[in-house]
Parts: sequence; structure tokens; C-alpha cells
Amino acid sequence: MSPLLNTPVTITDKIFVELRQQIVNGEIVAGAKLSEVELAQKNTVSRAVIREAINRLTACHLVERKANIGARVVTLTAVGLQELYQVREALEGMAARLAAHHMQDDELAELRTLLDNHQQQVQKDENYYQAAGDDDFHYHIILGSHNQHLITMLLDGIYHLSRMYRVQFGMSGPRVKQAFDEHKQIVQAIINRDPELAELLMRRHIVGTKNSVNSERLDNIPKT
Amino acid sequence: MSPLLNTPVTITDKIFVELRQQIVNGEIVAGAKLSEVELAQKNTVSRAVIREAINRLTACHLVERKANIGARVVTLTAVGLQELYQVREALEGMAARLAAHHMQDDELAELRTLLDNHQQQVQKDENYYQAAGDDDFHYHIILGSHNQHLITMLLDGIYHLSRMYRVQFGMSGPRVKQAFDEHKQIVQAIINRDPELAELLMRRHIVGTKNSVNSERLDNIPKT
DNA sequence: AACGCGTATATTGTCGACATTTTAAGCCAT
DNA sequence: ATGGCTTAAAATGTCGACAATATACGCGTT
Repeated sequence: MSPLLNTPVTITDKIFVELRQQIVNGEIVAGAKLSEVELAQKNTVSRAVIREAINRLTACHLVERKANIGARVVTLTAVGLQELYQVREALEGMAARLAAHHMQDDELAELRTLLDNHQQQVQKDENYYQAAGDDDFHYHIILGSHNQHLITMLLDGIYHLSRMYRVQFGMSGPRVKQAFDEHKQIVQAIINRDPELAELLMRRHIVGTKNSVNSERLDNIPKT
Repeated sequence: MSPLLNTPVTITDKIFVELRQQIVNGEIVAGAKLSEVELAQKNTVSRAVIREAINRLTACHLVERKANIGARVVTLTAVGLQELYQVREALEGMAARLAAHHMQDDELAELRTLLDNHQQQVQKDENYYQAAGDDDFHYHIILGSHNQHLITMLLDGIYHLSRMYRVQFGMSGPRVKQAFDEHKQIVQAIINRDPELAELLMRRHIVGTKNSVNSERLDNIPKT
């Protein structure tokens, strides 16, 4: 199982991870064209490697490719962000529901420890939280669903695009404390083995995040 | 926009579509190894073409690839089917919700026409319905969501795997009439612009289909 | 006879070159 | 000057060959 592909075995894996990070961080700017020859020279690898890496990025929805024309980094738009949150609402809501069914006791213990750590972080340094804490939380819930399709779609597919929006628009926001409380409620529902409540709360949590983002920084997004 | 890629422009497109169909129909049996050289010879194309096609199939969750070892067609299992339906429940439920928001009048008219045709088919030949009618219905709802991510994930990603299960296990079942009635209810909710009811009904519809399948043919599925 | 080691074979990963398509430039005609 | 056609350049698509890795076989040892 290699959801995040932390141990790249082949050269293509390595290039893929590097390009993905550069795209998410905006080092390769949104909307930019990905020239195969240029990237091949810059990374000192064959075009075949670049091609395969680009194909994987396409599967992650980070890149769009047109036949005989080329590949471009996706452009970040207001509606795109909206649509992404809608998909997350559906999938992560289901993940929370399934987590309430399937999470083992040791997983729950881990989740609790995670929350405790986050609580301390929230009281000290608010910035840390949104950066890593939120991701960690959702990450655990997703894995807790024990649904391989769900896990793959979210972690390999949508996760990085989500981070790309967050990084490039610098969403941190005043929702830190509230989001943490919502996390606590979700965990409680899971511990209580209440799938429907867990799903409901997770969906509200994501919708809340979406709305807070929309009212904050939406104007910075370039025209469609 | 090429959700189904009906007009393959490049050779790789053509091979990809062909392989996908062969896999869905079971001509390439589930669990089989996909040898690159063998497929290259058999189709009179380069290995590069085969490789790229296999990569796309991997993105569709029809094939699993391990580095330095090779690619195998996914194996169909009872839990895999269960998980697939859970993902569909989440995504198509959201699609129905969004369709109630965003479907235009002309799209609704099309949907109504579709239902009328299906009604006639149901009264005559029950087999036809599950074969094409159900797919058509869900297809329209998904497109009606007007959410590009949702559309891509479902039509490019999950749709074919769903069909693979259905084709290879020959699910037709006695739910034909009931499923049609459920479709009618969903459409009515969409026409009434009632997103929550539309989502609720769609989720019930999919859960119902899942349960009817599970009690029918689940035994035919080979061991995990 | 069974186990482990080393070699041979087959398969995947990577590379450079050719073919085809798109894009850009230049020229001619109006 | 502008518009369209022809041609040159660059990019993607496809190919065959080499390199690296995994699998299979055979041998020797216990």
C-alpha cells in the first residue's frame, strides 16, 4: 500500500513526486505548460519518464493533457474549488460513516492521541494547526473507513489538489478553534459507533470550511 | 470533454478503449497478468503504447500495477463490490443533489423523455432495462450535476468498474420494476428542485441495488 | 529428498531517434 | 496593411534497443 508513495522505487516515481510537490507549492505555476523536452533536460531524464509522470499527474487531476497539444497545470478557479469541496463533502462524509463502523480500538486510540496533540498546538501556535493538523485528522478518518476505493480516490486523487488550493491561496483563517471543536465532535460520534451522526458532522465540517474560505479569499482567484 | 472517449484520436486512445472493453467484458479475465510484450505483439503496436494504455487503465481502477513486476487485471471480490457501491452511494447521491440545483430545463426534458422510453421498455422486455436503461439514467443524473470533478471521477473512474462487476456476474435481477419506480421518484424530486430528497432517494436506490445484488449472486464470486 | 545459492531467462524500466501533428513564420495576393 | 496559403520549426506520438530488476532453473550441499 503506497497512498503517498513515500518510498519511490523507480525514477518515474521520484520525478512524479517531485513534480507533484512543485505543482502543489506553486513552484510550477498554475496554468503553466509542461514541456516534455524541457522537463526532461532540466531533470536529466528521458522524455519517457516525464511522460509517464505527467500521465500520473493527470490522473490526480493536477494536470490536464490534450492529445497532440500538451499538458498544462490545472488552473485554480472559484468554481473549481467549490466543486472540489462538494466531492470532498460526499466522499469524506461517507468515510466518517464507515469509520464509525470499521475503526478498530487501536485506531481510535491513535485518533484520540492525535486530537490531544492538536489541542496543545491550537493553544500555542494557531498556524500549525491548519497546516498539518487538519490534514492529519482527515487522513486518519479516511484510512479508518477501511474502504480501499475511498482511500485511493481521496489520498491519491483529491488530497493533493486540495492542498494546492490551500497552499496557493494561503487559507488559514479564523476557523482554527471551531474546526478543532468540530473534529472533537466527529471523533466522539465515531467512538459512539454512530455512523449517521459521524457523516452528518463531517459534512457540516467540510461545508463550514468551504463557506469560510469562500467569504475570505475568493477574490484573489484569477478569472475563469 | 471526452468522458467516454468515443473518438479516439491517438493509437494509445484506441488501444486503451479496446483493452478496457475486453477487460469489462471478461475477454481478458479478471486477475490476469497483462504482459507488455505479448499485448504489443498481439495488437501490432509498440510497447510504449501498451504501457501508456495500461497506466490509464490503472487510473480507472481496472488494473493494478506493481513496480518492476507488472500489471494485473483487478480481481473481483465481494468486499470490492461492497466498497464500490459505497463510493457510488456517496458520489451519485451528491450528483443527484447537485442535479436538483443545476439541471437546466432542456436537460430535464431530456431526462423525462428517457424515462418514458424506459417505461415502454420495462413493459416489453425486462432484460433491456438493466442492460442500458439504468446506466443511461445514472449517466444523465451525473452529467446534470454540472460538477466536473464528480463527472470525471464517476464516468472515467468508477463507471467501467461497475459495469465490469455487472457484466461478469450477470446481475439483472427482479428489481427492474422497482428500480424504475425509484428512478421516477428521483426525477420528480429533481424537477421539484428538492436537493435533499433527491440525494436521499438516490442513496436509497443505490443501497437497494447493492443489497439485492448481495443476496443474489454473491456466492459466485471467487475467494478473496 | 529438501534447502540454499548462483546463474540464465524473461519482464519491466529507461533511453535516444524517427514519425506525425501542431504551431509559427514568411510570402504572396488582394 | 490584411488575409490566406506555403513552408519551416517545435512539440507530441510512436518506435526499437539497451539497462536494471525480478523470476525460474539447475546445481551442489546437507
